[in-house]
Amino acid sequence: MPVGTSLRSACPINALVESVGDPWSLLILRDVVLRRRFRYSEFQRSDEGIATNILAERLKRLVRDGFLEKRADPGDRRSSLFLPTDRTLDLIPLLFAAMAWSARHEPTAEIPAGILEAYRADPLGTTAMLVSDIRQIQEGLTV
Amino acid sequence: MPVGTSLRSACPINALVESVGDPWSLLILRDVVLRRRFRYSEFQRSDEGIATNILAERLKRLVRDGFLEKRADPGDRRSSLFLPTDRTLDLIPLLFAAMAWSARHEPTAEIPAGILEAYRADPLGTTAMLVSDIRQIQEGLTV
DNA sequence: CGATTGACTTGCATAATGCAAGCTAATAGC
DNA sequence: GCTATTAGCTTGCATTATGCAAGTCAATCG
Repeated sequence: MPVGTSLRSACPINALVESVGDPWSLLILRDVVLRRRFRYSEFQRSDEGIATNILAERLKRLVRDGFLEKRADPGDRRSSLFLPTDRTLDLIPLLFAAMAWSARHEPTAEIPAGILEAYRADPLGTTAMLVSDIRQIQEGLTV
Repeated sequence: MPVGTSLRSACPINALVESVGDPWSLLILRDVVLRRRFRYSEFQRSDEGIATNILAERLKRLVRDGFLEKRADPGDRRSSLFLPTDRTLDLIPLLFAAMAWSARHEPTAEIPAGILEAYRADPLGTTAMLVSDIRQIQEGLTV
């Protein structure tokens, strides 16, 4: 949520809903965290088919609200990188909770092989691995 | 989602977003699971202030999509009870992940005392306790 | 140097949400 | 048993969000 805006309530679950509870924000953050996609064109390619105007607006909001940082792409000056902040990386447990729920209750959902089991066996370790992985890619991209 | 409706993608995170990713569904389920509220009027009283038409429509959808079961309230024939199915109870880990995220990243969020610590110390046990608690209340209400 | 790509913006149609009022059956108070 | 209140809605309308198609513009590719 924007810094000066008040939430509908003090409830922590409501806070999350108001932050990333629209139909697209969480999917963009999923792309960033679980698929290592950092560019506008990469988000656009995801299966859900986000409209370009919505994507642009949502990226602005996610930057404004501290979920993403926008940086120049050193490899292509037309492009920018949208890199995750801690605010986003701390959503990893929630993303896995969502995956676990769908694995049980949405028979049509395709669960990426292995990752959910790895998380179940060692949540903190798997999270730490994902984070360090992303940090490493970031270093490679921003040098 | 409605039974015959296809999802935007096969992604499990998208499946959850399409099921309860609107601004209200998850808050209603929070009321049911964490606050033991089962009635229309109780949902209406929550701080977020849901509009009556939205609440009615959302309850219908949550029943249709298998999150809630509607039963007669034995104590008052005007009233109905909206009771959680397993589909809803299995959202407990996600609700706690949301609470934990807000506890860290939303300073204005008020975290209910003790429950998050209890969940951190023993997730499965705390979940089981919540579930058996709700089941017990249900028995008391539906006898 | 012309064609393509990346990252948008603009305009407009449709859908979702929000607000206020009203309505009906059941219950509570007297 | 008559009246007021409550529970659970529905309806109408304004506002906001989302979706779709097209267009812009600078950087890059061939």
